[in-house]
Amino acid sequence: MVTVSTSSEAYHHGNLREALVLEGLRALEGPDGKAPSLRELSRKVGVSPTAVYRHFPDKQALDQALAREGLKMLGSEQAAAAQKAGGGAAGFAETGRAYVRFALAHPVLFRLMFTQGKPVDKAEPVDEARALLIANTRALASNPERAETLALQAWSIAHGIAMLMLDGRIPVDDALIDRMLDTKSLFPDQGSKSEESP
Amino acid sequence: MVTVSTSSEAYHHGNLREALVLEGLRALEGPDGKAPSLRELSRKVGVSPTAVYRHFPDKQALDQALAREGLKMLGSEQAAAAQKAGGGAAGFAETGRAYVRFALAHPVLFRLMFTQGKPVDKAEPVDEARALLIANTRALASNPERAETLALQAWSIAHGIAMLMLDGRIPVDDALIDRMLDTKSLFPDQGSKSEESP
DNA sequence: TTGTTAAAGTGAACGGTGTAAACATAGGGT
DNA sequence: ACCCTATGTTTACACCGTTCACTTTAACAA
Repeated sequence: MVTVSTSSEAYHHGNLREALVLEGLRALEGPDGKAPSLRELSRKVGVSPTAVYRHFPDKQALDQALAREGLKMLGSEQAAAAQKAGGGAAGFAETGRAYVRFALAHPVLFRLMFTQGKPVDKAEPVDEARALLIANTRALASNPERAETLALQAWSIAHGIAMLMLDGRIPVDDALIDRMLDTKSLFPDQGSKSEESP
Repeated sequence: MVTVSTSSEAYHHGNLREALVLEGLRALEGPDGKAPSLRELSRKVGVSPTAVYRHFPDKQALDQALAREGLKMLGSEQAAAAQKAGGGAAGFAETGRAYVRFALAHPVLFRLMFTQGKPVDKAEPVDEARALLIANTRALASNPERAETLALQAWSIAHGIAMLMLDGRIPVDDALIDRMLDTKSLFPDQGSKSEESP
């Protein structure tokens, strides 16, 4: 059992690791612009720095755990956004907006999520976002060959917008996001199947 | 006079600062995956760590200098690529490819270039790349309103591809880059003016 | 030539980091 | 009751960015 939150009374003896991840996520939320150090984290949790190494081989491993948590959050937020928009093309578009919104809402986390080195070929265990993306483009593109490219293009433009805004290269502006993510103009070769919700 | 390179015999007494930037750029080229530390840099240049502070107020200032250098390189490479392709729409497309190519060729530098905090409104002094981009979209887009959006979209998709490839999220593959950057399919509302070179 | 002055470089030190090694302390199963 | 294993702690190391007080150097004025 994973006992999702309920932070009190457990980890002085008990579930460190979870406490570390929880505190890590918390520290990443502030717009402090800085990822928390291992020592700072251990301090906040009330434990010696080296205790961390009983649960993670590396600082990097801790970061990866945080990154995985972030990916889960992103995935579920995107799924929720798509569903609320009623699926289909509208849902697809909302998925992109949710992506950028997430990045802007959790800048440090978002950066961390993608900075963690990854082996390209090894499939992600919990990449809900990617699964959703592929499913969406499969449903929208004319031919399945093109669906693959479309998925990567959509991902790239959302990621690019997010990164450039986070880096202060592009003004953070909701209307601008909408204009840039306008799927009608970006990917005009869809449109055959309709997806009205009655 | 700026004495562009000729690294020998000068900086033991003379132009540190330039030596630091030069050595910094060199250190960034290796695929070591890590930006050089201030101390390491000072060691390589044969000077005490604190000497750096006579020329830069901060490590961050040093990094910004390196970033500026990188932006210049990127800009000129893009301009060269566009020119070689004969300008126009073909040149525009080549500009995008050059962007991604640059990122893949200098991963650490590229990351550094964009990680350095930036005030959005303050115009960049030497953003040749951006100027080129805007000029290109102005020439290609149907109306000038749309040109702005087009420019940011093009930038975002190139940046997104670059970042996702650097982060190992997308396989590094030239053919894939070409497919994703295909301007004909991405931005179909151009095509009115022709640009053949005779 | 000499003297003063400001720029440029040095050394030691501080607090911070990630990590290794040796040691301590439970808690649970036989 | 024992020992073993999981989980902590202490100490220590090398590195980092940065500060402070100091020395050296070069240039310019007299």
